[in-house]
Amino acid sequence: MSPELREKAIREAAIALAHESGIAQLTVRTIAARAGVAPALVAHYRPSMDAFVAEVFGAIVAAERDEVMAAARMAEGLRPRIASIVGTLLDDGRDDVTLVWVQAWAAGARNEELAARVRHEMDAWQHALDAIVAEGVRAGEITAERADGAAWLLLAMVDGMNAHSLVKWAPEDRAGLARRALAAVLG
Amino acid sequence: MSPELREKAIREAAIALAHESGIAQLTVRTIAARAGVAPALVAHYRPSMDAFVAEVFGAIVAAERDEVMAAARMAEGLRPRIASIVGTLLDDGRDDVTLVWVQAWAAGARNEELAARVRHEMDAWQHALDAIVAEGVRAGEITAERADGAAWLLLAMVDGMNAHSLVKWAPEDRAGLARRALAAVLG
DNA sequence: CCCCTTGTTGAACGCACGATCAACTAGCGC
DNA sequence: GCGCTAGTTGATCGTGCGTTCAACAAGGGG
Repeated sequence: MSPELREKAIREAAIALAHESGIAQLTVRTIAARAGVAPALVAHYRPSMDAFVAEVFGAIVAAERDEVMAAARMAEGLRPRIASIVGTLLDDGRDDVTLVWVQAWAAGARNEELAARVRHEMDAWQHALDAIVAEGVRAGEITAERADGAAWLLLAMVDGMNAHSLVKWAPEDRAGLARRALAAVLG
Repeated sequence: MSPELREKAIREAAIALAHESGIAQLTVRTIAARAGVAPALVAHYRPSMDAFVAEVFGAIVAAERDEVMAAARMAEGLRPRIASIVGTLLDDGRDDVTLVWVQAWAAGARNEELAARVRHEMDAWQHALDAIVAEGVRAGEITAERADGAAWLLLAMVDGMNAHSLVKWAPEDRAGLARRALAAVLG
């Protein structure tokens, strides 16, 4: 197999594995088994596992963000878009990506390379949300001062809720609660 | 040394270690080294490491909760109390307990014994906060319907913010942002 | 047709993990 | 002072980790 294809296969095996079991399960051996390849070949294409883990994390959360933001932009107006984002992020069955995020925060406390990648992806989230809010301000749907901090609140609330859901601790209708809280802040 | 004292020493060594490096660093060997004891002795007093980790997690977060709630009850009135809780929980220098929480959520996704303990401690948080809110409702400081979900919102927001802080991703004055969000919800 | 490049492998190293168990030792009761 | 109980230890097992490297195999260029 050509190096490009083999690299792609290994990368996709790692991404699939991280979706199933989290980035903590990413080891040379598990990735190799998943790709149907000898462990040494994984190490050959990715000499540093730490860097590979950071790469897989980035790929997964970037794909998630693109998907969520694309769905949000199908809606018209600030509040429907925010409702869409909250609804999608809090949808059940997203535990796979949540586990990746929570493991990344935990591991990032002691792994600066991964932490830098996490900050980068969180900045991208913040900017994407700020862009949505800024459009609402321009359209006169909300005042700039009320909008300040809304993106950050959304991220903190959703991330906290999802972290809780990893141990199956959640109120009924958490999406409704989150929407009510955001509505109160946005006015 | 008597079994009771030895057990206490090992337990406290584990708790100190978890404060410094998180519960992921709790191994038979690291705890033994910290307690100045042979690894086998740790295994002797705590035959299952999974159970020991859950126990240490519970001890750490229960102590934190008692401390935070005691400080809150020094204040008078619903809003000052909530401001106290938010301020304490979002104070810098709490990364040690935050790391314990985030690692527990991550590990709890694949370790049901720990997950059960996490749920138990989160229930205790929820009940403690609900009690504060209920006092505010009784005192007429707030209507019952407005108060509904406030405890949960506070937990989700604070936990999300603290998770973010593990990779040093935080806005300036996050406590102020959190207080504003809660004020908007409480009316 | 042979060789040589290149993708790939198996084996090994050193380390760390939880768990187990026979052997040691200190101190108390007799 | 002797012996037994009970706390403690060192050694070891099996497993899994990242990393390294000599050796294998396949396929195209000369």
